[in-house]
Amino acid sequence: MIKDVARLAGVSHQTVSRVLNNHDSVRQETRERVLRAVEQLHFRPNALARGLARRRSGAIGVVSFDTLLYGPAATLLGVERAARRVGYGISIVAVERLDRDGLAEAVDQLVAQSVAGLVILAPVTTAVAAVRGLPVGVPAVVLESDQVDGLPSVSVDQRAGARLAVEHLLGLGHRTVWHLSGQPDWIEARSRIDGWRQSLAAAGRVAPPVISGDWSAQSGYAAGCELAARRDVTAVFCANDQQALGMLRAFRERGVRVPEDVSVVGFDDIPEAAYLSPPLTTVRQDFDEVGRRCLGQLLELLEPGERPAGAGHPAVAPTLVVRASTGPAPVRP
Amino acid sequence: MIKDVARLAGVSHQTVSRVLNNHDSVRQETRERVLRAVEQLHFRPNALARGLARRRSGAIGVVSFDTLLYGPAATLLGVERAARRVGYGISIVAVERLDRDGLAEAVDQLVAQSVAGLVILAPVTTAVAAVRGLPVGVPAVVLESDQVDGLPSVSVDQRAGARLAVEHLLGLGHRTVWHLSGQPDWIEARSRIDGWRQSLAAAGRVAPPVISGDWSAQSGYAAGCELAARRDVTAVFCANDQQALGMLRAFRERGVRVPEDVSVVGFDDIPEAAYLSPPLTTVRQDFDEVGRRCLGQLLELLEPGERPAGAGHPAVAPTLVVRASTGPAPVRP
DNA sequence: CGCAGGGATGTTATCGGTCACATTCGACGG
DNA sequence: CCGTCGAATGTGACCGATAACATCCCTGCG
Repeated sequence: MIKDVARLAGVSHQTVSRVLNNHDSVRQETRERVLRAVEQLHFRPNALARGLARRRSGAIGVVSFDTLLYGPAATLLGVERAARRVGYGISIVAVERLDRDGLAEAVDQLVAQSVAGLVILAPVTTAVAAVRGLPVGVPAVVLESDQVDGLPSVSVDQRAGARLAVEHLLGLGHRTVWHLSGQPDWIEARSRIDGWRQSLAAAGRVAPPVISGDWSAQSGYAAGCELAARRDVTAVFCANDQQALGMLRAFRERGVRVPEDVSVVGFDDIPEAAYLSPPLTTVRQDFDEVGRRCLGQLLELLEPGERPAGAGHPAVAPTLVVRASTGPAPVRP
Repeated sequence: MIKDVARLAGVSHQTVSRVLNNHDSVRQETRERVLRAVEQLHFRPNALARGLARRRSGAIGVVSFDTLLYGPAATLLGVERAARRVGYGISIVAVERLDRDGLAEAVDQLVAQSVAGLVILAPVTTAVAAVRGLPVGVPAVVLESDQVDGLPSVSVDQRAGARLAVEHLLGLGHRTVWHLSGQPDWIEARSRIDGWRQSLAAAGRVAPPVISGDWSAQSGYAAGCELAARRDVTAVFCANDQQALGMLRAFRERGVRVPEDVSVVGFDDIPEAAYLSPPLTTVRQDFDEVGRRCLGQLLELLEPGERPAGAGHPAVAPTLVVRASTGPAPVRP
């Protein structure tokens, strides 16, 4: 195929290759002639051949999680967007169980495709453990995970997010804040628990027991039913918006008013958050930014010193979005 | 690499290739010897080389839409799952604008990767038009779209879904049903409008004017504000659950009770639907099934007569999930 | 004027597999 | 006993690009 172009342009195939890869040392006029031929034949270099010869394809492999949860999905989209903008394709392998074998299998599969780099979405503890023992052999970045030695990682600063939520609530006069956590084997769930606990401790408050959820609205509802029965609960920090949604439902059903009786804060700022009843105060994560920094880090490894503006700090700062689900602590009877 | 395996097994590289591709006419004993060597060397055939030689990679290209909307995201996941199960990888290109150029670009890019087949998620009218004029040259299936001549397509039967919603509401005694549509240039939005209108017509009811939304909770809220002002509205069919969510919010804010004053039906059955206030009656779409049938159709084209059970009908039937947001029509004052 | 040096281009090997065809060998029928 | 046939395996070309090295030609300098 490249030969057709070469023939039409009256040059060797190698010269065509040079033009396609913006090699210098091609005369301007020749370059134009070649480009014209490319245009005319509607030529697209075969990605497989190119990858084979270069020993590296133009794609970045993403190991992802077989889920529709908002966070992972948004992160994935962020990575895809960022990759697209810097000229990389992405090849996704969604894994059902993020354990040792599943992850190794996924990585193998991607390496067999000669991906240039790897993005590993490792939000659960088993995945982190698996990544630790993995001989990757390809530049890789870990997302939404704990530190894995040797591998750069990018994530939203969950502790900071939790702190925003807690401090907001304490600032409103609540004596303490309850917490409905995410699925316990998720790193983010743990970090939010940590952040919540630390913030309470820093303010000298007693932390109530953690209530364990699983990210679902269902678990938020269940927790809400429990908490509604207690008179001493005035503020709850939910580990994500879906859970908050379920909790709002439980409270309404049981006649607990939000925010008059209990304040609720979520996490994520899903697009619907502003339209719940009441509109949800929540911690916003910028997943696009995560994707961008992730690719920044990866490019640093792939093409050292090429792109100008570097990766930026690997921890993305969340922000608090105050809406109507939080209010002053009720006056004690 | 394959030569290393060949050497270790004491056979020619071609024999190794035969084993890897389950060719017959390899002695059982030889096969085992080769497999042992493969195991021992932890060998993985290079996907690029294989694809290059075969002129067809082991991946299916998916042209998708740069969005986080539940429907497309769920469909994508469904396709990914189905592909994984039949041993294909998927290569996704998310397009920002699904017009002629964007689509052609995406398809080109995927074809340059020698994808075995193409799945085109073409939910908007411009995309359909673009696909029509596209010289694809690769087996392709169109998803969530209108009929495109020549290309098989798979989608949920939107009209049937709308009918379920409308008939449910009429069955509850409502005289007519209002409709908040999705973004007007989406095929699904139009089909739901059609289905809604047809069902009303079939029952001899007058269809109120369509209210145009854009799938977002925000638009549902806006529409809700409008409708809340009218005394003659007793039933609304929203084109998706997000819109319904926004509408519920608007109604609550304005003191319109659901379902006592107005019944609301959504579409999609997002996981949160059961936990809205009130729990949302909605039309459930089985996106996994869409993915499965899509891949069934595609495999039919890729490997004719190989897989046993065929594709199944290309129209997936939605189901109605009745919850608490719908009820008997209020008695007229 | 001859030669070193570097820019522009061409030639050939190579990436890691598969494909098409050649070869070997044992079994079987005439 | 020999020719034929098909199963099992090997050989070399080829997929479509890039990499490494070779070549050519023009310029500048001693």
